[in-house]
Order: sequence, then structure tokens, then C-alpha cells
Amino acid sequence: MDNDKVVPLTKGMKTPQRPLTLKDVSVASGVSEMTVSRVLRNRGDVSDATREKVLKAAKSLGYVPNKIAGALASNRVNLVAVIIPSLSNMVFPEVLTGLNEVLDSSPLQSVVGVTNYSPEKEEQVLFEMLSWRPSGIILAGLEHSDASRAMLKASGIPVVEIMDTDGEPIDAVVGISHRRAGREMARQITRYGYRNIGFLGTKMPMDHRARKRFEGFTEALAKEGIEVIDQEFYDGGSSLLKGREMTERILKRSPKLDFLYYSNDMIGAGGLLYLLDKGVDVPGKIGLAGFNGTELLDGLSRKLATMDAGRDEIGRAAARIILERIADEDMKGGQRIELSPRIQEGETLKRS
Amino acid sequence: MDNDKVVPLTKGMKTPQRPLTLKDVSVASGVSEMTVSRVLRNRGDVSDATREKVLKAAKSLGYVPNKIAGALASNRVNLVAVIIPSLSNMVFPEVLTGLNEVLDSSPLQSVVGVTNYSPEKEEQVLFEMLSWRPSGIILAGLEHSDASRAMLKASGIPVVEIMDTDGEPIDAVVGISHRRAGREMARQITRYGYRNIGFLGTKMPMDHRARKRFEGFTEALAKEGIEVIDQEFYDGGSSLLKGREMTERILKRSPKLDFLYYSNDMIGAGGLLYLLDKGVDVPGKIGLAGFNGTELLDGLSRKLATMDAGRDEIGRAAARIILERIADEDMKGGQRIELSPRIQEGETLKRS
DNA sequence: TTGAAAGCGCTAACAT
DNA sequence: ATGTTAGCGCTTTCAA
Repeated sequence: MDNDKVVPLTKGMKTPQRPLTLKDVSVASGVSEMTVSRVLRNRGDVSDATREKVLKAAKSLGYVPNKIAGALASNRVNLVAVIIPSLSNMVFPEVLTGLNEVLDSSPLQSVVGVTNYSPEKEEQVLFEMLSWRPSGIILAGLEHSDASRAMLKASGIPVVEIMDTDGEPIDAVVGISHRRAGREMARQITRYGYRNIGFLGTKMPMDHRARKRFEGFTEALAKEGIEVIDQEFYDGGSSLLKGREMTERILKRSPKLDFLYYSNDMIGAGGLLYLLDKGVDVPGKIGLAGFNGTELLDGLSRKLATMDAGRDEIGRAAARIILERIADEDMKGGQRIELSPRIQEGETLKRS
Repeated sequence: MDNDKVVPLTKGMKTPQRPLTLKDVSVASGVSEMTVSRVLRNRGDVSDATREKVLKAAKSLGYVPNKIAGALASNRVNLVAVIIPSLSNMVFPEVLTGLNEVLDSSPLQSVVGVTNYSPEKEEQVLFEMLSWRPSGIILAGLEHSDASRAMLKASGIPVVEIMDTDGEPIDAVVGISHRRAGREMARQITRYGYRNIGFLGTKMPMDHRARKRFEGFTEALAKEGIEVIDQEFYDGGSSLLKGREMTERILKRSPKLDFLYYSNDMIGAGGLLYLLDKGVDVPGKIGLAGFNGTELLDGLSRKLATMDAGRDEIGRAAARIILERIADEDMKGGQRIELSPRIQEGETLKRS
């Protein structure tokens, strides 16, 4: 028996250490590299016979194209960079879901970077992402470091700032006015006769949107001659438990409060649960409102008043802008989509 | 006045349409491209004088390196592909957060793809991601199409399957045994004397982990001679509201149920809120348990029994495996980390 | 410590 | 319908 003709089993299952190239497919199919490339990209005219030969060879070899080389040669990168502050706040995954929904029916693919609300981190992440030469960039907020703004302007690609419209966008912008959201909630609250109003929000100075809501809120109250009489802040991520604890503290300190405005639904829901557990009459004794329009609220015993921030629509609209701009090379930029924050009154606002 | 010497303001602020290259920096600094490259990557010996000249030029031009070209030339890509079924289920953002936490102190950057629980979509996303030649890949679950498994094996990069350990991993695996999680919960439930047990879960046939928990659960019950007497299923994402509605339906149908096992905390919490609103004695009249160990539960009036799935630790461990494998080129693969699901009894399990 | 040359794997542009 | 050539912007390798 001819032992040296026996192929060892381990080699039979060989994992190619060098990834396959177009050339491998070219050799296997007996067709030029260029034609293989055409078949694999569905470009140009290729005869059916050739196409099938190539596809068969590519499939049987398990060829996976190298997009790095392709992108370098064609100067086209089907990536959209998305920069968000956090994944823990469900708002951002929801935006991403809307965004992916639209991109899914396009050749584009999103790549996500997270900043943890740090402008320095944002700058790093942005630099890193731009170095992959994406076709567009979507980022949360209008506040960026000077260096970040410079990079964005110099990038020459569509830039869409999302979530917030209060400020000067670099290029396109999709979001709501958080100042207006705060103002409208304040007006509704005063309209219902509340006068002793408390605010509960994050300590985070870099959460500009929460800050703007608060500013709009106090500004509108001031017009009615009303001041926020107490405030309570929390660190880190929001949770029902923090909402409970903050609510307990602020009410212990300022028992005469008749309304609590929370900077998001999660802590608002915590406060609501706390008050219901205590047997407090909501909204008879004290009214409540949150922010975001989270689905979570639909399942509570009493529906918390809130304001819809239109998260998934923001994601979808941003994606659409990028797609349009890429489709029409010389379309002008600067699109502006301001969604209207809508109050969802729920059952914690209107006293019957 | 010499009008044709006036530089239009709009041109003064010119946005370079051709992105800058190493050569631009080389010309601006009077140093060879090669040396510029060395400075920007901190490789090799460069005199301080040269270094400063280069950095100054790069900064003032606003040069952003082209990683596509760099990756092609060096055959190194600092990307880790991560493939998850969904962003709507907070479990996955939590895993990503743990993962990014570890990758943050490394040169690696995660890139996320979402499959919507579809094996075909997973295959597409995987192909797309592999074509960027990432340094490693992390994906949820052990169930993949044959083509996906073939691509993963042929990729020659570290592959870490996460969340689940019940099955044959392709390479490394980090997760919990969902069968065991189901079994342990079943044992605890029977230990506390419950006998008329209902199950509430997703319709989704592709949620293998929920399926395995249910299998482990019924298997352990069977050993005690107990059968699940009723089941209720939901479509789409989980929510408190769906939990409420399902709970109402199953109890209307099977009033003698004395325990409800939910396939996740969100619907479990909905059920709990429903029962508390109805004034039902929990767990005196009926016991409840969910799954995941979500932080959400800490803020409910009564803490729901659950089981910790160790989401962020799974993300961190997966990232560490990738980092080790990349650091030590010829380290063997096949790492296996099975975390222990731990019951959190809460206040809806043990009858006092 | 610096530079010059070659080439990574693919595609644009131009033949044929 | 198919092939040939050049080159994308960088890094590797080798030379000075």
C-alpha cells in the first residue's frame, strides 16, 4: 500500500490559513479575476454560463470577498457610523432599531460607537470611525468638542445630528426641541392647577437634552410666576428603584409638593409605584409626569403622563437622510426635521 | 483695488473634497511618508524633532488616517464582530456594555450586527462582517445554519458563542445552561410545594434559549410527577402589558394554577403588577418567577423571583477570550466558561 | 534614524 | 462578453 499517497484526515479537513482571494476563485473557475469580480458584484454583462461557473467555484471554495481591498480600490464604503452616548438607556437601542430597519433594505450597514456621555470619548470614537471612511455619520446631540466639529466638517460626508434640535447643527438634524418639550409640559401642568412643583433628574452635566428640558420647563413656569420649589438628582443609570428613593427623599423634604416632573419615564415609574404603594392619591394629592413615551408605562397600574420623544422615527428619518444624500451625490445638505413632542396625558396629570 | 486678488470667504473655509493622505502630511512636514507613518503609529525610532514636526503638520491639516489602506497593507483589522438577535431585549445591550467595557482598554473596537432571530439574516450578517476580516467574532447562541458554521470554521479567527452552553460550540463558548436554569427553577418551585404550574413564554420558535429553559423546566417537573397544566404564548417583543394580558387569560382558563413561570422578567413583572392590582395574594395564592435578573425588578412593590443570567459578565468574559487569543497567536481555542445561573428568590416564591 | 521599493486584494478604466 | 493594466493609501521589508 502506497502510504505516501494517503492524505491525513486532519489535512482533509484543512482550514485554509491564508484567506481565499479572487485569484483562487479565478483559478478554480478558469475565468479572469475581473470577470469573477463582476459576477460577485452583479456588475456588467456576464454570460449565464460564466456566471454559474464562477458562483459554483466561489461557493464550493467558501470564498468571502475582502471588503477592505474592495473599499480601497473603489473608494466606496457601505458603512454608516452611529455615535450614541449609551446603550443602557433604552432610548438609544430604540433609535438604532429604527435606523437598522431602514438601512436593512439598502446596501448600507450601521456601525455603532458609544461615548458614555464623554466629549473626549466622543472625539476618540469619531476619529476612529472616520478613519474607516464611512459613507455617512449619525450622532446624538448638537454639543461636540471643537476638534469633533472640525473633523465632521472636514469629513465631506453627510452628517446627521439626532435627538435634539436646540442649537446649531453641523449639517442635517433630526429630533425634537427639548426646550419646547419642557415648556409644553410646564404649561400643561400649570393649566391643571399645580403650583408646588418639584423636579427629579440626573446629576449628569453632559446630558444636554435633560438640561434643556429643565430649562424650558423652568422658563415656562417662570412666565406664570412659578418656581420649582425643590429638586432631587441621581447618579448613573436610571432605574425604578432610584425613582422610588428620590421620590421618598424629595417628599420628606418638601411635603407640600403637588407635582413631580421626572426627567425620564423609568424614574417616573419608580416614583409612581412608590406613591401607589404608600396609598397616596395620584394625581389627586400629587401629579406626576415623565419623559420619553416608553412602552414600559403601558403596563403600570396607572399610566404615567409622559411625552413621546419619537425615538424610532428619529432613527428612521436619519437613515433616510443618509440614503438620499448618498443616492444623489450633489444634493444639498442641511436637512432639518423637527418632530413635535406630544404629551401623553396618561392618568397622573389631569385631576378629575 | 485689485478685485481678483480677493479670496472669496466661502473658499477661505474650504472643505477639502479629497480626503488627506499620508503624502499630504509628508509634504507639509518635509518628512518621508514612511517616517510620517512611523510617527502616527508610534512604531520604530523617530527623533523627537521629526516627531514633533510630523504631529504638528498632521494636526494642523486635520489628517485622519485611512484604516482601510492600513488594514489592507498590514493585514490587521482591529475590529471584533458581534452578532446578536435583537436590541429591543435589554439583555443584549447589557452584554454589549460589558463587552465594550473590556475592549475599551484595548485597540479593539466592536461592530454589532442584528439578526432579528432569523438564521438567514444571521448568515447574511455574518458573511458581511467576515468580509471586513475582523480579528474575532462573538455571536449569540449555538444554533446556526450549516453555511454559517462553515464560514465560522473557515474564518480562521477566534469565535466565541455566547449566552448558551447547551450544545456543541464551534470554538469558545461563554454562557449559562438554560436547561439547567429551567431545571433548577422547577426544583425550587416544587420544593416550595407548588403543584399546579403554568408557563408563559414567547411564540418564537427561534428563541432557543427560552425553549431550552422550558425543556429543562418540564423535565425536572416530570421527575416529580408534575406536568405543566397550562401555557400561554405571546408574539413579538415582551412588555409589561403583554405580561398582564397573558396572565389574565391563563388564569381565566385555568383558575386552579398556583404558580406561573414566565420566560422573562418583563412579562413576569407585568403579571405581578396585574395580580397585585387584583388584590391576589402573591405568593400565598399564586407564586411567580421570571428570568434574567433584570434591574427593573428591584423597584417593584414586591420583588419578583428570577434567575440571574449574568449578562454583563458574559460580555466581559467573551471580550477577554478574544483579547487573549489575539495576544497569543498560537493559543489553542475551545475555551468554555459556564456561569452558574443563580436563583434570586425575591418575594414571589417562598410562602411563609 | 530615515528612506525607497514592492505589494496587500480588489476595482476603474480601458482594451479587445 | 471578457481580459489587461494601473493604482487605491498604506505598511512591510530592506537598504542606507
